[in-house]
Parts: sequence; structure tokens; C-alpha cells
Amino acid sequence: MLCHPTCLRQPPNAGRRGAVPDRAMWQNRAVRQWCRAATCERSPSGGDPVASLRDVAARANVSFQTVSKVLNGKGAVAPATRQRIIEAAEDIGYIPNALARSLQSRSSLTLGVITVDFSNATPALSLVGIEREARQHGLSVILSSLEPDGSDCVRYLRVLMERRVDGIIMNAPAAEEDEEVGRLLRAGPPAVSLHDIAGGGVPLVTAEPEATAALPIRHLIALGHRRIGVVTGLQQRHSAQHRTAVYREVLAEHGLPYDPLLVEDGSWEVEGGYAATHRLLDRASGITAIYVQNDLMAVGVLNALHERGLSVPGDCSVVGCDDHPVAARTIPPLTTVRMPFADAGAAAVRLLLERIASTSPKDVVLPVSMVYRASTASAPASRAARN
Amino acid sequence: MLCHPTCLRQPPNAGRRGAVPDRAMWQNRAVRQWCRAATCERSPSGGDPVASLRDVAARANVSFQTVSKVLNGKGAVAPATRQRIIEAAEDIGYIPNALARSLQSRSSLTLGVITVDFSNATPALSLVGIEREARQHGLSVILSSLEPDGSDCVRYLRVLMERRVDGIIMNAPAAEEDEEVGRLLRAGPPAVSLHDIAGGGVPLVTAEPEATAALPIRHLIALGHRRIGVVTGLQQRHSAQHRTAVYREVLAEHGLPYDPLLVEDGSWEVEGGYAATHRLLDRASGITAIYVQNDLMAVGVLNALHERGLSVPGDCSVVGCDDHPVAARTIPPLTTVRMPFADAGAAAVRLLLERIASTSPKDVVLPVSMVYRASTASAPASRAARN
DNA sequence: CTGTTAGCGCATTCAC
DNA sequence: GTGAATGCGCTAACAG
Repeated sequence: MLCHPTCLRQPPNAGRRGAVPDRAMWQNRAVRQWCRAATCERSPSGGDPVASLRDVAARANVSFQTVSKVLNGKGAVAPATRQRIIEAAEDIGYIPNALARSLQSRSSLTLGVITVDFSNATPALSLVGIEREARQHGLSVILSSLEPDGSDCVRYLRVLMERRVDGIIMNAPAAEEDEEVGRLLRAGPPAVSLHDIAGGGVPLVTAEPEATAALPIRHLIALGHRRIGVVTGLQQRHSAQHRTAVYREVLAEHGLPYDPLLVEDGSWEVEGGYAATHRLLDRASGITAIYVQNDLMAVGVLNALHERGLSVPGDCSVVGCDDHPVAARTIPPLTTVRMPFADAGAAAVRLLLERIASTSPKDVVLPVSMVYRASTASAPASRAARN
Repeated sequence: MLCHPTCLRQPPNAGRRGAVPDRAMWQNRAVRQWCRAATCERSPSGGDPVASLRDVAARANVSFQTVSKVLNGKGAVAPATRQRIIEAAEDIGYIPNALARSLQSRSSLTLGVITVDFSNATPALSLVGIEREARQHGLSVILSSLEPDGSDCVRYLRVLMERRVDGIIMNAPAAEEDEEVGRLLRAGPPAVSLHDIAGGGVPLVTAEPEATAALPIRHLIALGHRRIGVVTGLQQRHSAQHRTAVYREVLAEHGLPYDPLLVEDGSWEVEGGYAATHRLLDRASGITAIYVQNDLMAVGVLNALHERGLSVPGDCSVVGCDDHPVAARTIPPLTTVRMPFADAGAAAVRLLLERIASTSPKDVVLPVSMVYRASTASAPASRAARN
């Protein structure tokens, strides 16, 4: 029931192909021949004339509607005719035109994704999850990636609407405050998002926001750390803001003071983490642990610490976030929070399918978990690390 | 002239929108209202009835053909009529149907990409480059990513053909030996590839294959290293094979022997690099440098070396490949070869556009360059590292 | 069982 | 200047 409406007549996960035996038969050969429609004399101007239903019909001496029936396994057709048609389709190298089909069926079997630049592993993982899940439901993915400033999101939304996508998945933190985007997503085709949408009204897939920050902070506090530095992601982003807020709350829960001097923006990037760490240690003393809001920045943090001759975790513990593939082999291997990026992508597709099925589904919250490795240890006896 | 045929009437980089003033005028408002076609009484069964040219026409008291003209800035239309039509389009929230347009124009302004799983940064970078360049040419990207085994590439090709993409970009090393894929790409819609295609006949975009391996090896030899270990990518891949072959050649050029014991498969992954290094050092002695065929594996290599108490570059130098974002902040920062992934993606799109313009264009070869950082140094005086 | 009639939404050609 | 006719390739409903 998670399947796209127009898929419903077919077995799940079969997409559009393979479901109908006849179709499976002819398409294997057909696919090898793109425009070998030699029997197709009508060649409108320049472009490759690709075989159409009519061409198949002509070759099989039937009307093209009958061909349509056979190739879609719909109405009843005489076995002999059916056979002729299938052979004709194979011979001619017929490949159905999804555009025309969509025009008629009012469903493009296509899903639009608007994503933050995915050079970084984490959005890429979500995208991989989306694409895989979509594919398994027989949906194609149209990809639009945003420039860092997140402007022209509205333009891409429009393109997706023009292409009549059946649904939209947003993975664009840069657009989370854009009211116009919010309006469009509420008024346009069904949508779900991996990040907040201004004005709400769009189903969300998130990873336990509280735990994501609370787990690592509690871990550090349990190890005896009292002055915990924070290297944040872009501070405009809700997720970064929220994680920092949770950091404050957990500190408060344990009766620890909040010191704004301990918080620095690392902008999600390796170099940002590196620079933020130096700034942090230059101006604040007594830091024995650093909470880094993603693993990429943590790589920079480890490097900066190393440059300063501080050992990890001896002098300073480090906790990351994401469980990026490199986290397992940094020096030392990074204690971090495992985030379910690929799962979130897949969940988003399923949620979108529910949304398309006209219900107004509930948000999905995915669990996160700690991965304990070697970058964290008890706070050093002397409470002030040398820095 | 690098622009897609159907773009030619419009200024480059304008895509389909913004080129025609009139169009720019009405689409701003129109985009805010998806199915607000309240004036549209015909509601065929269930789906959202979206406003069409006819609806706009009805509201403006003209024929829909005239609306088409105005909205595309084609034929001459009376200013008053034009104005009425534009307002009607705005009011009604008209959004053109790209499917119908493509059906008619025989060009979907769409480009299919078949890519290896892009969880890793390098294929993701190429994809980002492709998407950005495509977008700037007004083309949408349909994304299909392959499972690691690279099977069912043929299936995805077929889907792209059904969707009548204007061209295909392959970034699928896993399919480089697949004859069927080669045949399809030669017979089907215009295609270019970032990796070899079985049987050739498809324009290629590559990064100087010789230099990619020769540069780092020469660097190490110049530093006095004579026993240079190699951690390769998946050895089935042409690129891995070729880099290893070049390694041999450069060795030979310098009169150094080739020792197969010095070569280990790291399968492109962090953990692979880690494991390969341990295997290498367990069985071969005297290694003072390791050539790693990508930076991700190099992270694992550095970790393994560190585990064994070997200092980098004191005991053992390490050279990577790619200039992955983390390479600048590994411990120590990694000397590596900078690969132009994003550029390659962009170049592939431009090459594809040439290819579509019916010429049979030449392959593109992009330059690579060394990035010298701290992981390489002169070979230690005692020729055998302790391991 | 098969072919006919009717669109889907749009662009193009040609009358008026 | 404008609209009527035609067709893109396909699916759906009904007629024969």
C-alpha cells in the first residue's frame, strides 16, 4: 500500500516492467534497438524517429490500440494476434514513450528532489537512499541541487511542477526559512521534507533531534568533563541551533554553567572545524572536551588539536556526529553519533507515497545511536588542559 | 553552440525561462498556485486538475493557440490581448505542462545520468558538476544509481530511453566491461561517459590517466623511496589496473624492480585501505612509502600505520589520490593528486551537448596536479622501515 | 476479440 | 492579429 497509485494494479516493487509476462518477453530484445524503426517511413524533419505503437501495429496488421492492450496486458486478445504483436514489437525495437503515457495517465511516475549541495557525504547518503527507494517503487528521480545560498529554490520547484512530478522531496536546510517555498510546497504537488519548512504543513522525516545532541553531551559529562567546547554547523540552520540549545539544556540539567565563549561556528566543513577549534582554544581555557556537530568538522578539530600538541583523548576528548565513513579511521577513531541518513531518504520516499495516497501522514522520527570509539576518555585530573 | 537544440532560439544559460519577458511576468505569480484552477470545471475523475492553456484561454476570451503564442513569445499578438492573457495566466496559476510540450517538440530537455553509488565523495562531486552544468543549460537530470554489482544497468538505460531523455551520461565503472551496455549506448540516445565503455564509440571525459599515477610515483622516487607499496582500488576497474600498470612502468623507467608483494587491493574504501596496509606490512619488508589510489583508502592507511607505531612521513610516506576534502586535515595532511571530478561532470554535459548537436566530438582529457602536503618526505636513511 | 472514437496539453501551419 | 485544423504517442471507453 506504500506503492504509488498507478502502480497499484501491479505487484509491489515491480515498477512498471516485468509485471506483465508479455511485456517482459518483448522488451528484452526491443531495448537493444533504439531507432531501428526502419519500417517507419514518417520522419518528421530532423530528429531520430523512434518506433511508436503505430509502427508496431502496422507491422502486425492490427490497430495500434490493440498493440497497446497487448503490451500492457490489459484487454483480452487472441493468442495468435498477441504473438504477432509481440514479435513485431521485438523486431522493430519498440520502446514505449513514457512522456505520452504520462500525459494520458496524469502521472509521471517521477519524483522531484531538491537537495543541498551533496558534495558532502551526508546529503549524498540521503540522496542515495531516496533514489534507491524510489527506484524500487518504479519511480524515477529528477534531481535539482541548490547552490549554497539556497536561492532559486523557487525556480527549481517550478521546473518540477512543470514536469508534473508526482511528488517532491526536500532536503534543503538552506530553504527552511523561506516562506515562499513553504507556500509552494503546501499548494503544489505532494511533498515531504528532511528539514523544517517555513509555515509547516509538510510531513517531516527527522532523526531524533533531542538525542542527537543530548547523547554525546551526556557521554562527555559522564566522563567528568565540565568545560565542553562546541563546534557548531552553520548557525543559521535550525539543526545547528537546536543542537546547541540541547547542549545548554543538558548542561543545565547537570548544574553546569553555559559559557558562550565555548561555542564556535564551524559551518559544517573540515576547514571550518579546524579554524573554529583554534579560535576556541585561543580564547577559552580549561576546555577538556569538544562536541562537534558533524564528523567532517571533527576531522579539522582533530587536526587542530594535533597541531597544538594536545593529545586526544588524553588532553581533550572529541565527539562528532553522523558516523561518516572516515570517522572509524581518524586518528584516533572518532566517538560519534550515528545518523540514519540513507534510511531517512528511504523513509522520505515511503512517506511521500503515503502522502500521495491522499492521507495526511504523520512525521517520521528515526532513531540515532552512539558509536563509542577512541576519541573520548575521562577528563584529565588537572581540570585545565594546557592550551 | 553548446546549447541544446531546442534552446537555440533563446539566450544561452537562460534555460527555458526568463528568456521571454512576458513569460517572466506571469510565471512569478503563477507558480504560487498549483491547482487553483477554480475556473476549470472539467475535473476528469480524481487527480488534481491543473490549469491548462485552454483554461487560460477561456478566461481571456481567446483561443488556446493564441495563449500558447503569447506565453512563448512567438507570433505577433495585439498588446491588449497579450495583456489579458498574461493576467489570466497569473490569476489562474497556470503552469505549463512540460510533458505535453516534450511530446510535441520531441525533446524532453532532460538528461539521464547513470552513476555508481555516490555515497563516496568522488562520484558525488562528478554528479554535482553534472547537475549544475545541466541546470545552467536548462536541462533537468534524471538520476539512476547502480547497486555495487552494477547489474541492471541495462534496465535503467531502458527507463531513460522510455522517458526519452535527450542524452545520457554514464559514470559507472562497474559497467565498463558490459558489452550490452556498450551496444545500447551506441544505438540509443546520444551518450558520453566518464569511464571506458565496452566496444568504444562513446565520447569520454577522463583525467589524464598517465599523470594520475605517474606524478605521485615519481614524487616518491625523487624522494629516494625504492620499495613503494600500492593500495589499489577495486582491481577489476580499468582505472585501478591502469594506475598499477603505470606504477610498474615508472618503476621500470628508474630501473627499480616490480614486486607483486607490494600491491594490495583496498577496494576504494576506508576499511579496505586499512586492511590492505596491514596485509602489506605483514608480508613485505622494507616498505618506506605507500601509493594509495584514493584518499578515502589513505585515511585507512594512515590509521593502520599509526596503529603499528609507524610515523608518517618519518617511517613511511603516503601519497593519496583525489584531493578529497578531508585530505587537507588528516594527520598528517595528505600529499595527493588533485582530480577534477566536478569539472569532469560539467565537461561531460558540454560534451554531450556537442554530441547531441550531431557531431562526433573528441574525447576530453582534463589535467590533474599534485598537492604536496605533509605525508611525504625523504626515504629514511635505514632503508628498511621497522615493520 | 477487435477497431473506432475520444481525448491528454501543447506547438505548428495555415486559413481567415 | 487570431483561430481552426492537425498531430505528438498513448490510454480508455465503448462499439462492432
